[in-house]
Amino acid sequence: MEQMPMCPRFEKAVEILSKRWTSLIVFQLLSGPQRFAQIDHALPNISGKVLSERLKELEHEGIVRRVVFPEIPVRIEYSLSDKGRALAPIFGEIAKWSSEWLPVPE
Amino acid sequence: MEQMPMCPRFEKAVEILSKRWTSLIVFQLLSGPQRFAQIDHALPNISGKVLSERLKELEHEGIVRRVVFPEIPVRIEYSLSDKGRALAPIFGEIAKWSSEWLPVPE
DNA sequence: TAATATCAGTTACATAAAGTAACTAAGTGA
DNA sequence: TCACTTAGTTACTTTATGTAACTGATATTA
Repeated sequence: MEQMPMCPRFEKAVEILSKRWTSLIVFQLLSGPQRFAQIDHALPNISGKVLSERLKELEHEGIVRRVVFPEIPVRIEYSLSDKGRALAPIFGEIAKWSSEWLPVPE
Repeated sequence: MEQMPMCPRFEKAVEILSKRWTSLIVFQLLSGPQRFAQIDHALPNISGKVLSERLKELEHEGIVRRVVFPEIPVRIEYSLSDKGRALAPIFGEIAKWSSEWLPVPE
C-alpha cells in the first residue's frame, strides 16, 4: 500500500503554476513585454499588492525579467525569460482542454 | 491601448487548475480510482477538510466521479471522468517543462 | 502658483481561504 | 466494554488575499 513519492520537480512546477494569479500573469506576458500598469489592467481583478508580490516571486524563479529604463518617469518592463516562454505549451494544452470540455458561456 | 479580453473558457480552466491542491488531486487520480484516505496519504500535506472541499468542487465540475459501494464499512471511490482524464496532456507538458527547466534537488 | 496626474509600487486594515486537531456515526473485532 | 475503521465535519487558528489610501519624483493643466 506504499505510495511512490511524486517527482519533486513536477511538484514544484505545479506549486508555481497553481499559486493564485501566477498562470494568468505568465499567460499575459506571453504576448510580449509589459509594464506594471498594463498587466494590472489586463487582469482586471488583481490587486496591485498581489501583482507586485507575484512578479517578485516569478523573477526569483527566473521566469520573469524586470528591466528598468531610467526615463522620466521611470519605465519598468516585465518580460518572460526563456524559462518563462517555455511554459507556452502548457497554456496551449489548457486552451485545448477548455475549448473541448468547458461550456460556451451564454 | 485597449486590451482584448481573455477567452472566458480559458480563464475558467486556469481558475479551476490554479486553485490550491486541485491539480495534484487530479494528477493523483490519473493513476486510477482511489479512496479518500488513499488520496489523503498520497498528498501528505493536504488536510482532510480541504481534500473534501476540492473533491466536491471537482465533482461539481464534472471532472471527478464519486461512487459509493455500500459495503461495511462503506467504501467510496473517487475517479476521473472523461473530462478529467482529458487533463492528462496538460500534466504531460508540466512534466516536460519541469524536467527541462527546474533544477534537480540536491 | 497650486492642483492634478502618472508610474510603480507600499502600507494598514479587513475579509476569505487554508491548516490543525478533535470529533462524529455506523459498524467490526478483541 | 474498549479500541478501531471509513469518510468525512466542526471549531478554532494562521495565512493569503482584497481594498483603499498613500508615497515620491516629475510633468501637465488651470
